[in-house]
Order: sequence, then structure tokens, then C-alpha cells
Amino acid sequence: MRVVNTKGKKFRVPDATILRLPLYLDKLILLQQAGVKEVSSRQLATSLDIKASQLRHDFHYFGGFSKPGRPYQVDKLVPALEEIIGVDVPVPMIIVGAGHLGQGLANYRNFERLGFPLRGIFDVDPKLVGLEIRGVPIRPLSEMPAYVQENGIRVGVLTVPVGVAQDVANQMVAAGVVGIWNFTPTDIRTPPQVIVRNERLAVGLMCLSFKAKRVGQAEELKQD
Amino acid sequence: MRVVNTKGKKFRVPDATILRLPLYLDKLILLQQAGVKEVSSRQLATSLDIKASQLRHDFHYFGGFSKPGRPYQVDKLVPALEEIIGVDVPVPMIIVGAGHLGQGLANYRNFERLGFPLRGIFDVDPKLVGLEIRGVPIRPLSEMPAYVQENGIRVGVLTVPVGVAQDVANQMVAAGVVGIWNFTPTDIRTPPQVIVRNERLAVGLMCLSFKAKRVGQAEELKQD
DNA sequence: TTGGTCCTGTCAAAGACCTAACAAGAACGC
DNA sequence: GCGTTCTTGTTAGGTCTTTGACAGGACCAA
Repeated sequence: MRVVNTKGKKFRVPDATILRLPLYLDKLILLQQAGVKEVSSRQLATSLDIKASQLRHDFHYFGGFSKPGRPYQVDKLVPALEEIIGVDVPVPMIIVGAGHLGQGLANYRNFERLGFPLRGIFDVDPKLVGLEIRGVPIRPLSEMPAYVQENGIRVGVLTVPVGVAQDVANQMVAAGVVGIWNFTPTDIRTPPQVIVRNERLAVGLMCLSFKAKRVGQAEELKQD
Repeated sequence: MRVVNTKGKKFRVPDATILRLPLYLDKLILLQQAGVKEVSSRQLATSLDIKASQLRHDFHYFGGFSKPGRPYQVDKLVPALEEIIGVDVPVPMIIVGAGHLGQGLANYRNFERLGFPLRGIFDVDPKLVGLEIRGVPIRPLSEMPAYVQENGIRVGVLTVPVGVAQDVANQMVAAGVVGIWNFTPTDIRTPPQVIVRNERLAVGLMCLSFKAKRVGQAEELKQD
């Protein structure tokens, strides 16, 4: 993933850095709401449990956000990061599949706060169609393609059963979605211009298990 | 994170490898259910969109699971990985915080299939207490510590409001939980022998946005 | 003005990770 | 038996990522 920074240079931004940008933004918004005006790389880094030099290095890909001697100004940094991440303008979002997980995500208010307003929920089940979640009605899946086109939906959350995941994803792509957040435990295929992010919840749980199994053991092994 | 492999050698297993182990297991269980008996590193790797050499390298940390010339036998590989990951015996789990996300996760059947049976749900809200999700009743939070101790609960899912996250986590740790799966958008502090895994949902969404914003642009920039 | 302290941007070295390559074993057909 | 074609385990080399170090700007107090 490449970008041009503010000084006209071209950089390849490492995936590892991209993964951290949202963490920076999230923390900075919290600081902003708390009324904090300035923050140094060390303060921000330690609060995120990373090294300050890494944070500065990450910012360096984009040309830096301050100058030597002056800490970062929160009110400048927040919009700059928002623009880089792509949430400077709201990114309208839909949820496809109104099962329990879909409903749970629909209720998660944090997305709205970070620039991803929920504009629609879709399902095939007639029992669910017509229900409302936080003011957003559940519509029949058949209406999804037209709705995406008419409302300029860019991101779709995929929480349907595994068996129909690829089929529904195809419909979303055809309708014009550019990003799919895939919660189904299967891979889906899309054209290269559509970004897919797989959120494998069970993976996180198993990593936890792997490490939890080894606490105590780890101490002995570290000694040599 | 260090382990001793089957040949008596000690290795430091990279985090990146640990992250992939659950992916391997997940895919292998699918193959097993489909009746597949043997699978080569190339087949398994391409289905996961990684290089075969990487997969063999990962397995190498644990001494390897076959011998030169013979592909992996699914029925041997699955239990071996389960043992390594720590899901060879079921890991009983509770969910603390029965809000929408907590309920959504409680309804997610996949966890049970992968060795994490849900044994309890807890909340402070009297309106929620007494409800059942898939046969598991929601209990008052005050009963949580005793329940954890009596039932040998090892892993707790934290889906409470941000403000009380640290406090509830402390209670879980005191009760004997060894792993916390943190869905709150805040860091929690625990003693070193308790593993915390933060699941920042909004981070995934923002990474998606970062990449989706740059499709098209990326093509031009790749050319030099 | 001067010295001290805090800060960032920048780069080089170190470290972690991934990949290609290859030796050697197994199965099959001839 | 022999060659062909599959396979894995193993390692060396290359690539990506993190870290430490430092030059130089900003601010403050004396």
C-alpha cells in the first residue's frame, strides 16, 4: 500500500503501520474529548504500549505532523489522521444478515462515533424484515442492490450464514460496495478493487487459549 | 512465547506463527468433516492464501507433523494442533456483560464447535437477569466470582461498558480467570499471568476504510 | 545570552519474519 | 531396478519491521 506524503515523496506504508493508525486516532479522539491540546510522541506511545520511536517512524511515512521541538497538536493531528484513514467524510455502511451477530454489531454505537454511520440492515427472513434497530429498519435482502446504488453505500458488513456468504458478497460487489467486512468463517472471492477484511472471531479466542495454556511454563523456558 | 518441540529442541515461536495456528486448525476441521484424509502443505497453504514454505516453517517449530515424502494426515494433524493451541480439552467460557454485543457473541455457535463451551452469562441489569440465551441463563454479576471458582472457568469475555471494564476485569482475575477477551475499547491492566486479548472491532473497520480509499490510486503508484 | 530540557524528524543498525531452494524419503509406473 | 513425480524437513538468504541514536528546533529560566 503506497501513498504520497506531504513532502511529495512516495513511500510504501507497511501493513504493520496501517494497523496502528486506527489505534492512534482512537486514542487521540479520547484525548480531544478530554480537552487535551498537545501530546508528545512519548506520551501517546506509552499509553498504547509501544515505543515512541515507532510512533514517530509511522508518522514519518506521511511527512510528519509537527516540527522538531514542538509536540503534536491534538486538534491538528485528529483531522490529519482521519483524512489518511479515510473517515474524514462519513463512510455509510450496511449490515447484511440480521442474525444475532448482525444485530449485535448494529447496536454497537462506537462505529458511528468513528465515522461509519449505519444506513441499512438486510435479511431474507420475513420475520426479521420490518423490525428496527436503533431506528434503522431491517429490509428484505432483495432490496439491497438498489439501496446500495441509490445511497452510495461504500462498506458492507457480512454476517450471513456461511453457505450463502459468497453469493451475497457477489451481490454486494455488483451493487458497488468497495469494502466488505467479512464475519463469516469462510473466505470470499472478490475482484481486486474490492477490499475484504476477514474478522475471524474464533482466531482471537484460540490465540488467547494458546497463550493462557503456557503461562507458568513460559517462566521456566525463559531462563535459558 | 517458547515451546519445546517433539524432538526436544527449544524454540521461540513467533507471534505471527501463533496467529496462523488457529487458521490451520479451522481449515483442517473443515477438511476432516468433508472426509478428506490427506492434505499437502501446498494444498493447505494455497487455500489459506499463504506460501507452502511458510506453513512448513510454522509446523517446523513443533517438530513437524509428517515425514519427507508423505503429505499430512488430517486425522493426526487435527488433534496435534488442538493440543498445541490448547483446545484438546474444552475450555469453559463465560460472557460478562449481556448487552447487545454480549448477546450476539453468546449466540455465535462457532465457539462451541472449536472447544469453547459457554457456561455462563452475567450482567448487573435486573431486566436481563433470568433471560436465557441458547439454554444459558443470564445471572447477576455479583454471582460471577463464586461461579468462576466453582466451575473452573478459564476464559472470560468482557463486553461491559467502558467505564466499569477495569473493575469487572479485576473481579474476574481475582476469581481465577486466566484469559480475558476484551471487547471494550479500552486497555485493561492485569497481572502478567493473566493473558488479555483486545478485540478492537473499530480498528478492523478503519483498516478497511484506509485501503478502500486507495483502490485505483494504488495502481498508478505501483508502477514506479 | 547561555545552558538546560523537551521535543521531532531522520537514518542506520538490529531484530523478526518470510521465502526460495534443496536434500532426502515415499509412491508409482515401467 | 530405475526414473519420475510427488512429498516434507531444514537452512540460508532476503525482506520487512522495530529500535536506538542523534542532529537540530523550540521553549524556559537564570
